[in-house]
Amino acid sequence: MESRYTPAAIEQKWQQAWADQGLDETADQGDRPKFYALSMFPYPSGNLHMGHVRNYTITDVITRVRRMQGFRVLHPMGWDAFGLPAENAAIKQGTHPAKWTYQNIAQMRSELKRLGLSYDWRREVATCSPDYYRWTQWIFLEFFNAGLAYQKEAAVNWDPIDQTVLANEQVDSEGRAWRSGAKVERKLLRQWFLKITDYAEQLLTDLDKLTGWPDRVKAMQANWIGKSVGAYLEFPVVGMDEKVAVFTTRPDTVYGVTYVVLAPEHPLTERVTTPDRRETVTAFVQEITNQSELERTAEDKPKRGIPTGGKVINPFTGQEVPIWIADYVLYEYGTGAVMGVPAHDTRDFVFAQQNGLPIQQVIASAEGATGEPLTEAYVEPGIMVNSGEFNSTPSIEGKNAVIHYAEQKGFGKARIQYRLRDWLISRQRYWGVPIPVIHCPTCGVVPVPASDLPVVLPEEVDFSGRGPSPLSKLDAWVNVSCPTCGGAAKRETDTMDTFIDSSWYFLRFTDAQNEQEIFNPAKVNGWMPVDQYVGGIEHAILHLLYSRFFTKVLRDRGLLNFDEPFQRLLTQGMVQGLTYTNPHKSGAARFIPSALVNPADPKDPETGEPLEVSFQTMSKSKYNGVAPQEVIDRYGADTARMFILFKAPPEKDLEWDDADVEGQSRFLNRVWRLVTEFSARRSAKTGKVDVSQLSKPEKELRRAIHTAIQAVTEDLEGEYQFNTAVSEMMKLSNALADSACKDSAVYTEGMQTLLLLLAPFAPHLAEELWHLLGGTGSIHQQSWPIADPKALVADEITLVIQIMGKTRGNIQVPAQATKEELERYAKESEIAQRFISGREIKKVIVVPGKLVNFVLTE
RNA sequence: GCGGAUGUGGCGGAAUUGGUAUACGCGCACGUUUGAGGGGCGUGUGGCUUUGCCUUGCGAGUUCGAGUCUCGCCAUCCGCACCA
Repeated sequence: MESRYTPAAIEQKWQQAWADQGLDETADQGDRPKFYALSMFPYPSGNLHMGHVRNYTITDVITRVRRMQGFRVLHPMGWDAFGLPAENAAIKQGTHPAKWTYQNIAQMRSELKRLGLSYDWRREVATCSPDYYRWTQWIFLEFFNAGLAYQKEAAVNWDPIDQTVLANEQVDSEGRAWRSGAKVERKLLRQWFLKITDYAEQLLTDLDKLTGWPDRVKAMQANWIGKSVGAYLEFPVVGMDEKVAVFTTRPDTVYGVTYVVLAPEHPLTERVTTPDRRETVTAFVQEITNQSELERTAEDKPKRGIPTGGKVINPFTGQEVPIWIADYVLYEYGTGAVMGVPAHDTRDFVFAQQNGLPIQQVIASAEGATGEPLTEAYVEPGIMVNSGEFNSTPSIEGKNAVIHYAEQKGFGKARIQYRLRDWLISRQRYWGVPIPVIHCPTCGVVPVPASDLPVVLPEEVDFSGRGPSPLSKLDAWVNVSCPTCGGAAKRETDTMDTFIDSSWYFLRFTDAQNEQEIFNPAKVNGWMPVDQYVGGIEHAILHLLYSRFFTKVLRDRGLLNFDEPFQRLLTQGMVQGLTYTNPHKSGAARFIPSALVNPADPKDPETGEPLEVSFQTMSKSKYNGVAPQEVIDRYGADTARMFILFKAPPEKDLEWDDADVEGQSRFLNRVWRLVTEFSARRSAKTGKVDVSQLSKPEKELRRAIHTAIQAVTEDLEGEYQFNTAVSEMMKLSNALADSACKDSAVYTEGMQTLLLLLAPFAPHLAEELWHLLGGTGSIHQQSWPIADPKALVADEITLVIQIMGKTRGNIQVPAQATKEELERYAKESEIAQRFISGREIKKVIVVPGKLVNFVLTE
């Protein structure tokens, strides 16, 4: 009696059984080689979305395959649980951030479990738990002791109404605060930084070691680090004992300097300004510094600048040139000042033209200077002219020659400049890791002794959302005695950027329950690096760069013995949903929920206007999301997993399509019927396959079986191609359904193979059917099948016949035919005869196993 | 502007790395099963001016042979961007 496929019952049953057996728990030691598979852990925002499902399914398949292949696989899960949304929920709804967060974690954990993901839950971590953030604080102290954590004044976005610092993302393009709507001010505050710039060069050069990372991600990181090689040059200020220092990548153009420009906030600005210019300059500086960074760096904005009245001497020429200030010079980059060479820099050219500054050509193209005035900047390499003793030097060589000259004369030197800036980690927020530091009036900044960790986040705080950080208002918590001198002191009330929490969580998973130390050295060095990391492209820069930085610092502190945390990285594409938009409307009203739309005739339910249909990244505001729980309710987790893997290659965006989900469900139902019908028949031989006694259909089926093994295995090694792996299983399923030898032992082999290949993808269905076929133990503890090379060899092959490179047909020939025989078969074939007739064969190309190509005379 | 990718049927996408382009699936069409079905089974499905010809964004090249290699364009997407 054949039963129906009921995913809900099967999935629940096996999830319970696996949990009871501890099937997914990983041993820290053993003879088998290790494999660490990791998905980027989620922020517990409330519910799982399809992006999570995709991410975790990919890693789960990798985990299950590697286990069957004999690896000891670490596959953990945790929660990136500190952050703003929890605090905002507290402000809005009055729920404590901890309560809100832990509720969400419980909800999302149960949703994860429904997907049948094989996590070792004993290793679960939440970054907001004192057991975890105690070690985050400990790491901070490591950085502090290494001189890599320091305080400095920094310009921040200050909301004057809410009295708080805001992240750049919380300020809109008009420079207004997201919640209060107040115009954000630039304010200098004392903030904590991590010295990531000390590691700029290593973070850049070690990108070459990351052979398993996408080029795109590596390029983005290199870009972000932004290394420039050039020169540091000093221009003495006329009439003062001061110098304007600049950084340039074009020292070869230094004879063409016709002005220098300071950033408005440059400390020299005030001193070099002449009395007659003071008023104008002050007003200009005021105006510029009040602009937010966003306004200031806005696109298409004309460059604005004014002269200060001051002058510098170009030490190369002895010429005096004016000092300007302008908004396009950034104080944060380089020296905060630039030399203006309008003839050979497009930006300088525009600025000089606007402001009537002279343009002096010092690089000529290979043909030489024309003598004509330039109509645009000449930025190509060329020959140095009007450059004193460097005349006729090629500009590329000139760079070093000029630097060498400057070094000898003492007004400059070679310099490498990075765009990367130190990492500002202070947050004036409650829901984060307290920075473990005490400010003492006598001893200064005193780190909290490691033995006093964790500095626990107090629970009773004010969440009005107004005024300074909730922590700074808690006198009982703030006032402490100094650990060094015992005098009255105050705690640091800032918390850390949550990116710190996620910069080391992958290390903690290797020893999550250790209460004595951050991790056991043998365990962390044994498991790390992560063999396969999977997550969204949105973390291409920050999270991945910070994690690399942490790894290198901890290595230098003697805590780790590897350089890079993530061996291979897979950046999975977004999940997109069917999106209905009304082009006549704007804003949120533009998106129409699909529940209100007839797919056959998409019209706006209110106005009747025709709608545009597209696929866009799923989001609440677009009403195009599909809830994972609903899909599981309807089709089961196995179908959801199969669909998401089959629909698109993992790194590409995936268009969610209900019809394709149906198709996937059909496939699993087909497998179900195939196996249950076979099992009900019971006439099939189950013994070992005798390969010497196979009939032709048996040989063919066996070839299909082993071709599938080989293809699926290849798709799961090297580049992951889950989509084609699934299609290979479909082919095998089709071959079994069409087979003419359903009572043969080969057929039984085929059934078992199909289930083994399917096990990592549809773990519940495979387990159920495995047991139905009389399998012992869990299918997930079986060995991954290995293709028999002999089974792959066919008796006959299809030989393609080409005439002049054009395919004209094919014939069946014995597989073991020699080159000469192949040529003879081809020549004698009806196809070749027809096309060759009467013409002369100039050349014959024989590719064994593939084709014969006849080249004829014209 | 700099950097990274992508371009193949009505759609999602394959192609053993230079050897039968369009596997697998969706959709569609026809047939069939059934009392009925968003079900099962079967067949077909790149285009055209169909003895055959054309087709992997466009144009050249290398080769017996190019989706794949080389060069030049075009288009789209993403990241960074007044970085000196």
